[in-house]
Amino acid sequence: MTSPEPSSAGNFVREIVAQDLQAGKHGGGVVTRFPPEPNGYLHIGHAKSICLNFGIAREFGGICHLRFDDTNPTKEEVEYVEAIQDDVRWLGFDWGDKMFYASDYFARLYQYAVHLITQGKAYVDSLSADEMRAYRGTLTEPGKASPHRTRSVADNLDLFARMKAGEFPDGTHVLRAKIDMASPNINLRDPVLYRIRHAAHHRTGEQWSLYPTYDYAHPLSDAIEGITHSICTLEFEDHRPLYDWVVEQAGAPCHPRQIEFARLNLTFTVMSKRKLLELVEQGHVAGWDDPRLPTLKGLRRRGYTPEAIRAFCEHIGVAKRDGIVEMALLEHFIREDLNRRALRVMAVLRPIKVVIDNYPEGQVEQLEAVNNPEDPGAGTRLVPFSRILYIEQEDFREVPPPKYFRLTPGREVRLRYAYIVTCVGVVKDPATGEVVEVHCTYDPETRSGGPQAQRKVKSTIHWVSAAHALPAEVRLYEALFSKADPGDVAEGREYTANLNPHSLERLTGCVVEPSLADAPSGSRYQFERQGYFCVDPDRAAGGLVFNRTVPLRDSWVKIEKARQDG
RNA sequence: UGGGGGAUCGUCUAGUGGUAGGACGUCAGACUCUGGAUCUGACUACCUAGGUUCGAAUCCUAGUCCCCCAGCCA
Repeated sequence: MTSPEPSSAGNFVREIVAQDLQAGKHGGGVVTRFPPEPNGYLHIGHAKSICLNFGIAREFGGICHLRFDDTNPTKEEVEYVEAIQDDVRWLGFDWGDKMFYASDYFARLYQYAVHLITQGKAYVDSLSADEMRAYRGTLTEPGKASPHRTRSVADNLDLFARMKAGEFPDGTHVLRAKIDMASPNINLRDPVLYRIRHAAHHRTGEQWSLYPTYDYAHPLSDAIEGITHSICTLEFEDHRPLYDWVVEQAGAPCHPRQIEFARLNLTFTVMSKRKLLELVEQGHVAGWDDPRLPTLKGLRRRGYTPEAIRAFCEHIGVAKRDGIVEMALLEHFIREDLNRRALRVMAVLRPIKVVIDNYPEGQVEQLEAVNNPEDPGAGTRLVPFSRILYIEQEDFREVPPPKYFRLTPGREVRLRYAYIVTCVGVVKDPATGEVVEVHCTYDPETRSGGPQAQRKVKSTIHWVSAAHALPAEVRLYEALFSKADPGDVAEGREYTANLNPHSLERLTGCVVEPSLADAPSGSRYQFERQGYFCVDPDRAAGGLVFNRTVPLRDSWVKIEKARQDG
């Protein structure tokens, strides 16, 4: 019997946790944490970490803390703190009352530092940043000791206290761990533990004039909270010896185990906070919630569901090798989710007028349409049909290419849920020659459910009755970048050179069926034969606005593309 | 050229000395009142070279390639 487990079932992090648990380490429990720095918005890479941390805690009957790693007041803001909580909750995770801030521990961290100094394990250095860099050595040459490395414990204690008291300007002194200036691991060449920053902190205000660094605050925050497994990304692997050093030398209450995994990369987008910030600040996108961004806020506005994102995170797995996941996989999961749940409606994005010549003028029929063929419980609705309709421009071709099954002069197609119609002529703009109106006749016997309804036609197209149509704006999104790897640029050029100029297309002349009149902001639909769309919050400003979450898979575009490519 | 990691289908990921599997993707077909969904089938992989072994993705040796580290960022 084979059980189709998700590929992440056996990921190495879970294995380590299970082994530790079996070996009775860490007191036999599991406590993880998701530790964002509140200096930006969460993106789908964070979602991977959130799912991992909360998932492992849940799986092993433990808990996961939400902790803001707010040790750098110059970059952090409450705006981000709030947005992050909102995003984690939206994703579907609950930290109960376990929400913390590294800044909660500033006083204890300070005490630990005093202890370190007393033990001769830390000292105040007064080199400038440039000097310190020079003293650090290089990747291949050892560093050398700062002249202040041998300061007495008493002097260190005094200086450190005065740093705290705010006596010195920024950059004049730091507290460094006394480890090994010749270590082949540069992180161990007396790393900085505290730096002076006369800056207002979003939580502690002006209370502190010195702030701990990540390498110091993180392991101790973990230990203070009783974290058992501190899961982080690969670039912190060389920091692990330092993490362990800090925990041991400070005499922390417990020793969490740091485990590193590969961060998520996705094709056709960027994931670094720096680049995301740039895209927002330079106006390449409209904001952190721009639907083209891989931020959770962006994906949400785009119409992604938390369920789809979680399923994606489960299936990409967790490993140590760095790679790049295809955007197609993310799209697969949102399609899968929405196919199951989204109500179907008819919407015409690029309308062309159709007149049913033999349909009685002024007549309106209410036709029954299925809301979701994947879910009979979703019921049916009535859609009005009349003599003048709109169909999609691309559903009519005066001269059809090979394998084109849609409307074309002399050919029959079915109008979804309505009648089989035959194209009998067109009206052209005398100036441009462009077809502006298509004329058809319908066969009354072929109405859905009618005597001739079973007649085979090559295709079924969607439509909206002109008299009943609701106007709408529709925003079509494509990948933000036109290259799978946005960083793949010519020498001297920036990744922004790969921005896709067609990433957003606004269509303003769209028409949708009347059932959408009261569609609430955020609601999701499948526009039949086209894709999944959701109502944008901008609809509040007046008319209906839809975002395309993802198009339906389309074998016709493949045929066309293959033909064009020759 | 110091240190730390990593190499399995196009992509992600299983495998822990015993038939290299799954998912996405791609291609072909069936079905279809969505060219959707669904269903079939096909596709393609162990970085290289040696060695150990009845048997190696897995163990050993030597290479190769990729990623990370010289912030008072995280």
